[in-house]
Amino acid sequence: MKKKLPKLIIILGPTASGKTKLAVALARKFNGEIVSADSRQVYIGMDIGTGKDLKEYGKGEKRIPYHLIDIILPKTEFNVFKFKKKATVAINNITARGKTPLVVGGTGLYISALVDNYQLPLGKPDKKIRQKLKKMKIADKLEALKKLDMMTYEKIDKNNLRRIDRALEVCFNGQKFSSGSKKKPIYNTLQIGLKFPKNVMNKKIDKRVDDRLLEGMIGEIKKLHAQKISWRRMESFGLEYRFISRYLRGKYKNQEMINLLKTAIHQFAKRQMTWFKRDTKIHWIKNKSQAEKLIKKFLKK
RNA sequence: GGUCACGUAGCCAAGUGGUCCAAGGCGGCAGUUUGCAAAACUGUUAUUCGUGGGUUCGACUCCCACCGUGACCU
Repeated sequence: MKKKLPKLIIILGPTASGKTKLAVALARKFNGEIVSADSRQVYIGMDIGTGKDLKEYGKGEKRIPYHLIDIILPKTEFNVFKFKKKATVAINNITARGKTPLVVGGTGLYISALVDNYQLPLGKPDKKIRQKLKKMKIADKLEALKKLDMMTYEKIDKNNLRRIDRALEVCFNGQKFSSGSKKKPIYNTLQIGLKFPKNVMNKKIDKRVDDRLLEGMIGEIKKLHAQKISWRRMESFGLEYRFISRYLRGKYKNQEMINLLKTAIHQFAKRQMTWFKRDTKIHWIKNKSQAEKLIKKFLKK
């Protein structure tokens, strides 16, 4: 006896592929609400640089409700764990209201956490442990990991300090990092992917950078900095914030910054595709009507 | 027209007679990915040093010619 799982539609794709526009149109058609799966759009005050496109959701009665956008202040840390928790709540509420949840975004890890129902190892980021890790040598870290969690030791990138540190953090907390797993899915998901040939993709990205610059992206970042967000923190909010903050500090000339930013986003889009490529369950579509057909069929089942 | 300098991968660039059958960086390509993920990390990318000749046991490295680029001079 298999219980019927709640249905979840996911719209994913690299940056600038038009996910929001498509998702809003689909939400209109299928009585849906949108849950953003984007690690940056959660932040209040970062609109242009994160591409929130809030106008796209419509106004008044026609407005499509969205979730996980503008939910925290820039000083607050966000991560997959929080995402999974909040997204699950949002999705369940939408379903309870008799509406269709549409998860939309380009943060592959977040989407996988939902689709594959990641069981994240316990042990949240711990200041004390991180202090301790800061003082340890890499060789000692690897030695410790070998003792505490052989499985992870064998698998882990030996040069990726960030990953090694997290794994050890979990281990020092008394759990094995390798205990994380994919549990049985809790949603019946339909994943729809948007993609374009690379040269087309890159042109879209370039255009979007130019548009955002005209929309006042630099001003947005100046304003954030005026609100006491350090340059260091600013760099962590994504490519636009990183390159523009460096430009504002005189590290790059204007055109140089624009070129570097565009290239960095091209590379990012490629990384996104590398992530998505692994999931063979994604239906890659060419246009809206293909998406509509897939959803119609999916919702009927 | 003359003088000088330079010409190493898609780009930048080290190397000035023998572990150079050519360092490094960027870009490209491929990939990893379970509490920072627009992050962090990995692999890969020149049978060859502008072209042709010469010197030498041996040349990217020295000599000559040619082509190209730049600067200066007339």
